[in-house]
Amino acid sequence: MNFQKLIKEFKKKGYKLTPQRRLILEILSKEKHISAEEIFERIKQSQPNVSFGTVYRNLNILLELGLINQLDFKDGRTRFELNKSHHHHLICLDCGVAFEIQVCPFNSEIFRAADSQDFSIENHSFEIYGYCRNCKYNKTKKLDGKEEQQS
Amino acid sequence: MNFQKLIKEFKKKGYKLTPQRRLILEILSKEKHISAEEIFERIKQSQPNVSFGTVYRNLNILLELGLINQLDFKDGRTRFELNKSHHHHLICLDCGVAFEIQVCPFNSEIFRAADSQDFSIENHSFEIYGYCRNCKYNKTKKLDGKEEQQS
DNA sequence: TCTTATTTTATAACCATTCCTATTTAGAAG
DNA sequence: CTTCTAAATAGGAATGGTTATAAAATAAGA
Ligand SMILES: [Mn+2]
Ligand SMILES: [Mn+2]
Ligand SMILES: [Zn+2]
Ligand SMILES: [Zn+2]
Repeated sequence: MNFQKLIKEFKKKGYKLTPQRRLILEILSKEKHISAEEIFERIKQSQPNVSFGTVYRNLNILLELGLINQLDFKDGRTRFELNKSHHHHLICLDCGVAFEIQVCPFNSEIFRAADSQDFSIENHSFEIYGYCRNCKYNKTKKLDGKEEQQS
Repeated sequence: MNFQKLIKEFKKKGYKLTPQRRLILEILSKEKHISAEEIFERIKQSQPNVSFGTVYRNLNILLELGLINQLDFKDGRTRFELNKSHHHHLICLDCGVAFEIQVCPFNSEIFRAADSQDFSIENHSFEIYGYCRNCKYNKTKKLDGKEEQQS
């Protein structure tokens, strides 16, 4: 789903295409894993009077339309990305970097478990938390430092 | 890990055992998927002057010690449960009920994906969102109602 | 162009969680 | 049992992400 297609999809649902909305879609097309505040800051560059309400309201509309997904990087702010191909993430608990992994672990065994409860699946989240190469390295260095202080 | 063992583990780490802490552990031993506010309300029954700060501070300590886990039911509040056997959840987006499923989809393919990024795994979340039998039924009824109004 | 329902702005409110600090206390030591 | 003190709590204020409100602006169809 490219930018033009997104616009079309959005208008087809009966929503008006405002400059603010065009910008939100444009920003989401360019950057993945972006927070509401980051979107807000970027829109301000060309629309200085934009309000946070506009950003959140439209993100919620895009969520309802299923055009974007919501992610939890465990850093206190929700992140958003265009709903392109289904994937999951390796998320660094230190620096917040997120690697995308294309392998999805959802399998028939899981499906049967849900089915046995007569549970109707809408979506699933699978996120792996840990430390990226850099932060793992820095962590080790910091621990070494502590040990040196103690001795 | 039963209640007595929890207490022991907690003291072994050098923390003082206050009545508030004993209660928090007792409540967590009895109820799973409980929010900070629910814990707060229950403690108030025997310790009317307990503060929210105490609840949150101790939940964070228990998280650090790895004695409890944090869950996101997408209802705006964090939930907690004792770190017993590893499991995942089917979470109803309407009523918030959570069914536990014992099957974990983490596999060697995922592990290799992380390894190829030199990513050090701490933990993972896998939650399935949807509608339980009751809410699915109520949803259908509501939709039928709408259709009748339109005609 | 005119009209109107939709959208935005600006600001206040909300609410889960964290922070601050004076006071209290668990547990160690005597 | 009493004393001592580092650790913990109570009470309340602050924070920060998100949502609600209502007056003003505007997209888009007639
Ligand atoms: Mn992604
Ligand atoms: Mn559980
Ligand atoms: Zn998946
Ligand atoms: Zn698992």
